[in-house]
Amino acid sequence: MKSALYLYNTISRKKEMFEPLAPPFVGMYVCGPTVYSEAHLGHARPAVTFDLLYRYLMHLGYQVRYVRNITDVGHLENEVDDSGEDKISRKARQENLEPMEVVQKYMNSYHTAMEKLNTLPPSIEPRATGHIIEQQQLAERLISKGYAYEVNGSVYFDVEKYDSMHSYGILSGRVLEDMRANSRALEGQDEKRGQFDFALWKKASPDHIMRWPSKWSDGFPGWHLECSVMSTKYLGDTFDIHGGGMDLIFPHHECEIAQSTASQGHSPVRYWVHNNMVTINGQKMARSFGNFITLEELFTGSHKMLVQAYSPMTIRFFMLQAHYRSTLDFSNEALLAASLGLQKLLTAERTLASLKPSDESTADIRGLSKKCYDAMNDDLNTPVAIAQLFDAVRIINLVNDGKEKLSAADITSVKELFKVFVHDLFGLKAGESVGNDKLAGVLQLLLDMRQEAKARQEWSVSDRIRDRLSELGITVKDRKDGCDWEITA
RNA sequence: GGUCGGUUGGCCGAGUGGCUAGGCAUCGGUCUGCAAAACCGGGUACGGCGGUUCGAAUCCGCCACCGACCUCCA
Repeated sequence: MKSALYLYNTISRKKEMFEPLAPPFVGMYVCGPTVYSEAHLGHARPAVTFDLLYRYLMHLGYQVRYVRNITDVGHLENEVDDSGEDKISRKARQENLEPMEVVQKYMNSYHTAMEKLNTLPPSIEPRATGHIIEQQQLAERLISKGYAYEVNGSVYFDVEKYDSMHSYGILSGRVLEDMRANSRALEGQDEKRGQFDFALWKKASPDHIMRWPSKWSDGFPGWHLECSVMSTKYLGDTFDIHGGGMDLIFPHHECEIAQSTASQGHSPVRYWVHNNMVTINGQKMARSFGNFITLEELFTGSHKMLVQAYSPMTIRFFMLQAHYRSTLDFSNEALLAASLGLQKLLTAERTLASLKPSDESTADIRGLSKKCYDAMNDDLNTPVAIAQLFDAVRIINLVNDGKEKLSAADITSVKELFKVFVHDLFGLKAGESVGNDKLAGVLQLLLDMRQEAKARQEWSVSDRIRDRLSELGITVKDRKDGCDWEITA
């Protein structure tokens, strides 16, 4: 272990030293997407955040089981609406598809986007539909323990009862009594005993497509059950880390705690870790605001709010430049800044590879690595770690200019620093190289001819080559000794 | 209304009771046939009003504003 990692635990509201239950093993469960539409910007934040945590834990030497679910039973679109249609069913009806076709389509979209963002695949990616039986079993267990009741073929969790025995709201800081005082009673029929009770099993209306048989009714599992079931099934009754977006704290994670505590006497989770939300031009991203951007639109620049495309690595770097518990505001200006910053970082790494060692060092690069680790250990403070990397960038460039010197040993340790932080932990990789060697060869030929033209002072020829390549999205970069090129579009 | 979080320089975004965050932009310079690229360097900051303190942007109080959650949501 390098040193102690501190993580902010939502339930204690403090940074706590991370100590796994059974080292060297670590169990981490993260709430994944409901697959009823294209993967969007909001999906990227937790994916990148917990990918970072996953990578860091492994780097520290832990053996991590990373479980991230796919919710493929659509949560109810509108609980009050008695039609009880869920998101996936609705989408299936609208697009005239099987629900599982909808699920497959958007799951593929999610996976593709995640791969582009260079997030490592989880160890297990369980799906709600694959755990219907276990969910029924948990519902049954909660009934037998007196924490749940059946009405008209549906099963509800009795929040009042639970609150009288334990305490409902410990994660989100809510008090049931206050909630009662501050919310109007919902109008109309409700088969629930208490207004805060939530469904464990829901009877399907006749036209509801996704349904499974059960002792209570043909229906489908409730909102929060799948995560309780799948996390403990694969990670045990008590596991180390449960992650997800902050918007899931209430009611989703609160209900998970209630279900598990009611069924097994204690919460299964030791550290609750939540990432903050993404905003766009200062506004929450929501369909109703018209600022809803899918990851594919971002990567291709096809959304009307985007002035250009932003590469997956730019998105990733942009997210890492902010702390995961801060809201992160997307704008063209901010993304462009991130993209240029990333380019600078990666360019310096190429410079580093060709640096000439000196007998001694005049620049101090020791300490940078420790500062990076310190930052990571302080609740994954990636922006501070990145600032250290830019310090290294400045030194690399100064050495390259002959204004500072680095010994061979120091150069090696800077290389190691970049390898560990830029690549292994931050998961950043250099942009696409040329698809194949032939193109590289052709380019080299063109650039050689341009150099010769320049030597003969035939500027019209050399400029023409440069301009035509530029139109093709290839930027020619003249250097003191020869020239370099980069695919920029 | 309730709960929680935030307000940092042109933009994004860290952080600490006294010591330059960093990136982008801008300005100056190096380089260059020109341009771009690349590199170096400089400046501008901590919402308002009180308080604690030798000293606060950092702690406390009040006010203003913004956001998240309270319904599905990453």
